[in-house]
Formats: sequence, structure tokens, C-alpha cells
Amino acid sequence: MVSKLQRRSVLVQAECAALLSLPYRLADLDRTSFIAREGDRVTHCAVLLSGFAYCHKMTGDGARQIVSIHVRGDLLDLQSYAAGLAAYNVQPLSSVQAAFIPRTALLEVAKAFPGIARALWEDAGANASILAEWLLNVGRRAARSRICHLLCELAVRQEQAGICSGPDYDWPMTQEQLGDATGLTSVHVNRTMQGLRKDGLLETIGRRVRVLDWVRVKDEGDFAAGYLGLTALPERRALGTEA
Amino acid sequence: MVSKLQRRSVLVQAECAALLSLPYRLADLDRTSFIAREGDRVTHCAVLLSGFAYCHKMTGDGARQIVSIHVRGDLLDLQSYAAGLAAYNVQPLSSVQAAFIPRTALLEVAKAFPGIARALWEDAGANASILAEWLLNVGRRAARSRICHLLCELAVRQEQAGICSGPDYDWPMTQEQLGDATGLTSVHVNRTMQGLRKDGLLETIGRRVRVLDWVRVKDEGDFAAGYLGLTALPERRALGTEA
DNA sequence: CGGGGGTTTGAGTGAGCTCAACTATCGTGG
DNA sequence: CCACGATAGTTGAGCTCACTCAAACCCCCG
Repeated sequence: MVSKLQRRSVLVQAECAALLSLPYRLADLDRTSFIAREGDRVTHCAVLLSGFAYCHKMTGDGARQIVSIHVRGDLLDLQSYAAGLAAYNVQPLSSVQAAFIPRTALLEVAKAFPGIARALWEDAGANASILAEWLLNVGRRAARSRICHLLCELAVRQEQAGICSGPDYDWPMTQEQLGDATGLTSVHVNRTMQGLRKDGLLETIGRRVRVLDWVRVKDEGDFAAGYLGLTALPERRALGTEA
Repeated sequence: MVSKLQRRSVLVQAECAALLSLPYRLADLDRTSFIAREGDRVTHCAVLLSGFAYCHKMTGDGARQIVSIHVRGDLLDLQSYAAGLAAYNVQPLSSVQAAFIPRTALLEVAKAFPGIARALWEDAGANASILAEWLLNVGRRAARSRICHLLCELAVRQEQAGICSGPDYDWPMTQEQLGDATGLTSVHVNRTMQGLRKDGLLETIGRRVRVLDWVRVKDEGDFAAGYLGLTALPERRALGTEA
């Protein structure tokens, strides 16, 4: 289970074994807890086993920006492991289960197995690519477009993580958090979501969302899955595969 | 020269030697050329020897977002090397000189020397941290604040790269590019810059800028240098060192 | 001395914000 | 089983920051 997070890269048997034999500690956490705080010294690496988590930063006057969202299997705050200082706050979005691996053990294994180091680097690169796309999203797209984009991203990432299968999937965020992720106000998010529902693009049921018209959502969100760094995955819905 | 880019991490002698013995090809490039195009297969890694470069992405309807800016010594588009696909466009901001290292050679050396792999990972992490700060900047700060923030960031990064020393330093961007970096219009950037000049915070001379009141610029930009991932550097101006 | 890229200015507009109240939902304990 | 409180979602009115469009200006350079 700790190993399947490495689906992006090819790992030889011995490397998988090394990853699987890493010591870890399991923990169940709820929404109020912190997995890391910006500026903290990082002693453990967290792997999300179930649920959702997010990373965020704050400005001096208290505005929050969500910087990434993570699904089952993701390594949390990967960027910080090499440097040893948390670059941002990490918190669960829902109740989660996570495995904590001592940072030194991970570094050891990375030192011993170049393939693992490579895979970690690659994963960090994919994260950076997503971050860049978010920056584009927040910097240059209209509100409705930003939301549609994120809708698509979470759909394919959940699908790829093997969580969802139909047109409806988990939507772990409140509207306020969605605003913090897209650089909008919760009020404006609310109005925009209403617009999306009224136009028949989607409907929401509690903490889930069902997309009724993928083509339009993907279109309005200007979404193309390339930046996610998923190489050749079977995409059932073929979301964002054509030009 | 190729090696001093590794000031962030500790490298042993042999590792430095390995880096220095990497094959490379020098090239002089001007503003119109592309170092990489989004989606390209990456065959070479570029190290900036002089001048400035930037990475950008575009939305479907042609809006551009600048995603990072690089100074002398930076590895360009580092995130992409592991995956092999360029995550965004890379272009010079000014006339630049760059060294191109075959990607396979770099990967080989990373495989052979764990310390190098670690350093690359660390550098990628620092880049990601900057990206996250930019996302916060664009998503949650007002126009004036965004610009002040970027002003500060480029000041300390240039200082740390050993380029500038006084209160004035290179400002390689047009106002349009500054807008693309901050998620603003060039018109609005212009008016905001005028405001900053009128308030006595800075003055511009051609492609350079002179900051007249660091305290206020740093303050208005909500700037704290921590996210840059510079460990214990002598900061002459002590920009962003206090709480 | 004529381009041409970059900067500046003006006038009008609108997307998204603020503030403030109200409603729906859901879990909890009495 | 209901009352309660807390969290999340919804609505309204008014405002403003930043955008759009368009024209002029200013250098720098050939």
C-alpha cells in the first residue's frame, strides 16, 4: 500500500521492497489537526492512505491560499523533505488515515536506491507542474473557469487514484475552501456554483459532486490533463485526452 | 561556474568534480528564442550563466501567466528533467548565455552520486516553494502588494546570486511581463508603478530599479524571505530577516 | 528620421468584493 | 425525540479594484 504511490515511475523489485520495509506509524486525523506547519522542522513524511488533505499558506493579514490538494496515495509536502523545513501548512480536508515515515529513513533509502531518488524527484516535479497550472488558473482565468478547471483536475486525480468510477465523485471542500484554492471569495464561489447548477453542468449531493456535462465543464475550465504528469493511464472517460 | 549553482546543498569534492566534468554546450540566446516549449520532450538541461529567463504557460484563449523567473546560476525547468517533458515554455527575458547539458548525462551523474540527486531534489523543492508563494501572491494579495513582493524577491535572489549590491538592481521585465507574472494587466501595472514612484518607494532607470524605502516596500509586499530556501546567507541589507 | 516596442493617459465598465443577515443541515446531548 | 448549537450555504445591496478599449507619447535604434 505504501508502494503503490509510485505508479508514475518504474521501480525494480528491490526498490519496491525497500520502500515497503520502511518503518512507519499509522495515524487517524481529523479536519482540525495539523500534519505540518509552515516553517516547522520536518521529521516525518506523510503518505495519505485515505481521505483528502490540503496545503495552504497565509498572508500577513490573514488571507489564506490553498496551494495543493492531495488524494489517497499522495506523498504530502514532498518538496520539504529534502530541505527539512515545511514550506506550508498541511491539514486534512476530511478525516484521513496517514502513514508517517521517519524522514531520515526515506532519505537513506533514496540514497541507497537511485531509482527511488529519481521517483521522488519525479513526483516532486509533477507536484510543481500542478502548482504551475494552479498559478495559471488563479492568475489568468475567470471565476467560472477556475472552478471548472479544479472540478476536472480532482476528477481525473481521483479516478487515477482508483477512488471513483462514475460521473459523481467525492468533493471534500467547503465553498470557502474552494474559494481559498481558486483565489475567490466564498460568496462568489457560491454564486458561481449556482450558475453551474442552473446551466445543468453539475449537481451536488452533500460532500459529493456529479458532473452532468463533462464536455462543457472541461471546455469552460480550459482543462487538458497533460500537466498532471500521468503517463499513459487508461482514462475511462477520456477526460482531456484529445487535443 | 556550472558548480556554484549548488550553493544550497553540501556537496563533497567528488560530486563537484562530477558536475564540473559534465559535457555541455554554450549558447547565446536573445529574447525571441525558446529554450523549451511546453510539452516538448526535454533532451538538455539548461543552466543560466548570465541574464534572466522566465517560464510561462498560456490559457486556451491566449492569456499568459509567467510562472517563474530565473537568475544567473539557476537550473531552468528543473522539474521537467526527471519526467522528460517540459511543463511550460522557457524563454530568455534578456539576452542570455546558457550551458546545455545532455539530460541523460545529468541523470547518470544523479544516479551515481546520491548527493547530487539530493541537491537536485532540494533545488526542485525550493522552486516549488517559490511557486507556492507566487500562488499566494497572485491569489490573495492586492495589486500593489503583489508588485512589491516580486520586487523584494528579485532583489534578494539577485543579491544571493552575486549580481547586485546596492539598492538598485536589474529589472529585466517590461510592464506587460510584470503583469503576466502577477496576474494583472499591463495598464494596471503601469498605474500601480506610478503610485509606487509617487509615494517615494522606488524609481526606475531604464531596465533597472532603485528601491528608496526598503522597509515600506517589504512591508507592503508582505515579504519574508524564508520561502526562498536560502539557508543562512549573509544578507547585507537584511531584507526580510526579522520576524 | 522613421519605425516599433514600451509606456502613459483617459473614460467607461464590470467582475468580483464587502458586509450583513438569513436559512439549511447535521450531529450532539438532554 | 427534540432542542440546540455549530457549521455551511444562500441572498441582497452597494461598492471598488482592476479590466477594456483606444489613442497618444516616448525613446531607442537602425
